[in-house]
Amino acid sequence: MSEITIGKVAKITGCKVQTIRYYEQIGLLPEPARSEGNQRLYNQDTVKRLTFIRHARDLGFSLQVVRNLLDLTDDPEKPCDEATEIVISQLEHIDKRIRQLTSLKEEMRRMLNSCKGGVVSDCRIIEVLYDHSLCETQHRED
Amino acid sequence: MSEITIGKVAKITGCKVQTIRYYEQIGLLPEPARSEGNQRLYNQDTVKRLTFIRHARDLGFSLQVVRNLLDLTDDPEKPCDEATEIVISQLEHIDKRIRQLTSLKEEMRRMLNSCKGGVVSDCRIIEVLYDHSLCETQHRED
DNA sequence: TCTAACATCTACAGTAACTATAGGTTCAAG
DNA sequence: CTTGAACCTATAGTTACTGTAGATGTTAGA
Repeated sequence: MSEITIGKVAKITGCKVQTIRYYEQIGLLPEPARSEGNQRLYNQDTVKRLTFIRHARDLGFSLQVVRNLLDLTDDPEKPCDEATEIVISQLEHIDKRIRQLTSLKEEMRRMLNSCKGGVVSDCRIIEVLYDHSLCETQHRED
Repeated sequence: MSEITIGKVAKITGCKVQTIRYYEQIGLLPEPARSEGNQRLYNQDTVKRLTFIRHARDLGFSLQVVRNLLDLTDDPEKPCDEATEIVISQLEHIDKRIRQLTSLKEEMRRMLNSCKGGVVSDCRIIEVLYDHSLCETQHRED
């Protein structure tokens, strides 16, 4: 017998119990069988599916994208271009975010370096926050 | 007369009109004066304060942190250590996020490289998503 | 066999930080 | 004086969960 309760599934996959119920609710997981006392009973397939979801989420894919990827796996004979495209687009997204964060980091380093201590009214950090033109990087979309 | 309507303020600061009203609602902006017809009228102070908020948000500070920073500016004689601390902690946060994203990027590059095209059932990308142990980086907290 | 502790159930509220909508009023230009 | 843009309030929706209350189910030890 390989039917396991939701708590066990949670432990195996590293998801919380509520999260599993939530995924069921939004249709990412199928409705499982129930015990006589109405408790959910899962099989190995659902564990696999949930592991997939968890992993994709860890890699930063949105639930919508996860949904698309799962749709792909439901049709194993399809060419996998679509999966490749999804990953490429995610990669671009990550790259953009890294570049953005890196320039923010620079900006904040500069803020820190220019603050010599003292009181708030003389604080370079506060001043920079009030006046974007004191920034050297373009983190604003104006 | 330097009293301007909410739409003008939105344009100047780059915030949306609803966002400005939202900031008022959560107490980040003071309740402005009103015209006879009950429309909000802002002065230069609020524009400055909103610019500050916008800029801090652009730099990735949470609204809670923005609130703390604004509290500091309300007391200009305080030493600015607190501002420095806030920026340092934000900087650490950013650093951590960059490292995390960088390792995700590596992982996804590897996924892409190992996929030779073909159908979904043979797709290395899908396989990796199903099986975390195929990953080389540790993006999971197990 | 009973009972205490723990797991599970449903349904709903809350989180961050907005964004969007509906249905109404005010304002400014022509 | 009319028309259309801008404004008003109140409320719901977004993402991806997380937390809670109050009821029921399950299981291990006395």
